[in-house]
Amino acid sequence: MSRTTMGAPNLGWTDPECPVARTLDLVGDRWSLLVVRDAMDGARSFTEFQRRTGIARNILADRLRKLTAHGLLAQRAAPTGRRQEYVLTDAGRDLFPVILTLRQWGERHAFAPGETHSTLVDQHGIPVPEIAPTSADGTLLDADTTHVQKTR
Amino acid sequence: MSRTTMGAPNLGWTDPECPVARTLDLVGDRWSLLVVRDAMDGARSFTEFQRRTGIARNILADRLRKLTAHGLLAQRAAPTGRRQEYVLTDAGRDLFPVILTLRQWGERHAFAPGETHSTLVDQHGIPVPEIAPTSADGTLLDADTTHVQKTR
DNA sequence: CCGATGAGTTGCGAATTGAAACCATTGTGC
DNA sequence: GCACAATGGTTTCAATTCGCAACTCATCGG
Repeated sequence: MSRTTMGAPNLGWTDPECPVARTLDLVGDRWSLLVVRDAMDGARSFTEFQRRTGIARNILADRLRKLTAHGLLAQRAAPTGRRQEYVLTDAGRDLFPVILTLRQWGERHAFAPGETHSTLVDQHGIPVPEIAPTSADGTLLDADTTHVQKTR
Repeated sequence: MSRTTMGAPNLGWTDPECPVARTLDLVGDRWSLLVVRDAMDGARSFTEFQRRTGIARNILADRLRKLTAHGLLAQRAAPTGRRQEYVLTDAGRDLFPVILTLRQWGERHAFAPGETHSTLVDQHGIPVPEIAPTSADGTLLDADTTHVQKTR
């Protein structure tokens, strides 16, 4: 036993119908998405995650365990040396749009007008355009023009 | 004074350069985004938020206070009666892409193959298409084809 | 005026965090 | 081959935060 009884999200209890709630059950805490962000940005080792995020080591160990358990991260032998390293799985990499929209919201609303911040750019160094949700026919969508359809 | 000393996110300290971190400082806890989700889905009153999310009342009071303080929600007099109600500000509504990508990730990865879940549809009842980040020239982008450019 | 709601607040025990110290393995320079 | 540093965690313990239930104040509906 002795899994250290340390849990992040309570895990499995919020409105089980809603995909948003399900996702937040997995990554809806202060750190998980920052870990994923750093993994996308090249972090692989425990120490590297710790250094980049500044998260407490015990919490980091717990989050890495959890993200791995839920299939967002995987551990594999590092190419060089025989230490283990953490890499994003397909599901983990698929959080890219989530991180991107969080980033873009932050750029729009969490910085003072002239304040500088890092930017996301593509291979050519060109800034990534802002994401705009559209319907099948191409019109812009927002909270007012959409609604949740309960499964029946 | 006595602001009840109840805080959600520690507020203001993670890598202040990164927009993702800034955003998560505001809404990166277990509940804030669910409150926003419900606000987008029509919730306006304390009780309604409480009923939909199942969140503890003291925590809800704290989150509403915080979201309001940070300008994601605003309180205004309800059209009927003279009770107050909470409504999303422009910044709050602008979290739509975040909620949407969380939802779409959940639909792809947090449900067993045949399992049912609610769906987001537009005015015509047509399901909202999946968001795909693209670069300026239209190619698909992901974690491998983009990188953060540090501000210098 | 009376009971029912709505909107929070308060008190508390339980669970989660964070900081720092500690430890067992590799790695490494010499 | 060895002393020494770095890695990857674990343990401990105090400080926060959470969740629950009970309680308070309006206001509402008759």
